[in-house]
Amino acid sequence: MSTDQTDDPRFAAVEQLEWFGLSGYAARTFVALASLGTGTARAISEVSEVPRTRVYDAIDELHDWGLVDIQQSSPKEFWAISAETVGRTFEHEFQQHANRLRTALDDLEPVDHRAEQRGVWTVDGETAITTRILEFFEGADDEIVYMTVEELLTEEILEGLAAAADRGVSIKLGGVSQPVQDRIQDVIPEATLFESLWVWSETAAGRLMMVDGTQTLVSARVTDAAATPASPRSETAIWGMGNSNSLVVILRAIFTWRLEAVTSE
Amino acid sequence: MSTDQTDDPRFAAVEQLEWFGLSGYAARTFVALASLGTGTARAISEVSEVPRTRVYDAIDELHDWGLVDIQQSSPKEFWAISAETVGRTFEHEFQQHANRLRTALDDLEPVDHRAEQRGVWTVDGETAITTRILEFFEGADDEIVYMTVEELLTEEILEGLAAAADRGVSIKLGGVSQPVQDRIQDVIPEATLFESLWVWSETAAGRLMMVDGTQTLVSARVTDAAATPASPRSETAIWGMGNSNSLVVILRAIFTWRLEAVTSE
DNA sequence: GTTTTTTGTGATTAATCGGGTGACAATACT
DNA sequence: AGTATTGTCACCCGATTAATCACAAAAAAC
Repeated sequence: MSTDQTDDPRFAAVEQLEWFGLSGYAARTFVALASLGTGTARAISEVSEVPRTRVYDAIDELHDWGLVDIQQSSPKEFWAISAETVGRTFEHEFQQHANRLRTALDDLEPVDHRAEQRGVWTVDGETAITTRILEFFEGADDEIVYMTVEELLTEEILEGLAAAADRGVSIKLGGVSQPVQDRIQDVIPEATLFESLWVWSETAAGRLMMVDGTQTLVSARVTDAAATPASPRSETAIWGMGNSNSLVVILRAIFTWRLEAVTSE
Repeated sequence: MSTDQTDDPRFAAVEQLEWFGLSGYAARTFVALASLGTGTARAISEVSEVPRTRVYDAIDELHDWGLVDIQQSSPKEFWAISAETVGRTFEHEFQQHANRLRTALDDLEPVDHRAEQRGVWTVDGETAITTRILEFFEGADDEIVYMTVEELLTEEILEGLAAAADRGVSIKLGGVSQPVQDRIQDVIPEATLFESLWVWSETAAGRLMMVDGTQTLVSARVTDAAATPASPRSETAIWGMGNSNSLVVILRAIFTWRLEAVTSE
């Protein structure tokens, strides 16, 4: 009827606040207060459906985060900071922790990441896969072969490719339609474009990558019900590294063979 | 002896990962794996002291976040992404949620924040107070009077003042020593500087703000044991808004009186 | 000034979640 | 074959959070 839809801004806001680590009560209290601007425990309880007696705890929590100010009167009144300021507060907090994390990890990680030989690894989720691909692109010295369905050829990926091209890496890109090809020639003029190497199976289309002939990744898109906090597990990928790596060997064979066929036509 | 110090990078990394919402096991597992680069459940369990049987759950959690890739062999092997990439992953995730939160709050917040009349509000914690002050600075049209102990005159605050000055707001700044005054004249030449209006009580020194003669804030620093997630509750402040607001009335009286005395000397 | 309502605090219970341990079948090693 | 390792499950415990209630202090109404 009135508030059962999932695209209700109130619901969305609560969801996000909880993601940032607030308790459910605190989140709902803040949202209520934000739409009131100012209010007493009773008023908040009425619009948020948080038990009145627990509004006080919720407010304490919010006050500790600096999201709510308190007026010491009776009845107490509460005041929510602006949406703008909420963003800034979390940003602050986030940067703080991100920096500490980064330096801590740097301090303990004396590992060469570019060395694996045996083994095929799996990654799930579109964002995680994209991240991994970008990482490979950054390490590319010589050549990138990349084949993808168009929906997955995002701005991010294009930037990664362009950056590599600027470093002098040769780009071979396939699987995109004519209109998109034109656009790419514009952004990365150095890139070689080729038609799909084979008929991309319609249903499970994904992407296919080879860097410097030694690192390869293949992904397929799947329909999966289970959604996780970080990733909408809709794509799944495997990758391998090193000259003798089995996945690398196979894909290199295919790519080399088909690419020669295509580019020499 | 070996690992009981709080500045151990491993400990710090675990702490931060937990802040981002990972379980303790997942955090310790990741740190162990990060320093190994690659490893089996057993190896991880040995260096992280996570029960071996629980390493698998932890890895699942990390895999969902896209922080760890899995090799489907027996024994399974796990692979941690680089420190650099961890940062990027969380950044992504964070921006996602921050944006959703911001738009959701904007969608429901039709509140004029510049309107309160009665009431004196309290804020605790240096960061929260600074945030509030910057908010006031941004809304300033005419004049900012700001008096502070030097430790609290941060870069942020100076930027806020400079931005206001650029908008044509007149700045009156007090309570800082000669060397710092020189620096300020450099950054904000338009600012009027004045000596402390009165002897700033040594112990409970803090800050004192008035914007456009209608918004005021006073803070004092306190020694408090209770530290909160967001803020090291070391400073506490009250603020009020509106012409008839009691705090405003009092501070305006003081400021006007003393400022005239000082600036006309 | 007394009654009645409202307000703030604290205690209590139930449910959920993460930490910790062990049983056990499947798998690899000898 | 027999032994050791590995991965999955199920269980228990303690901490946290949601949810309700009891009650004293404070306002408001009479």
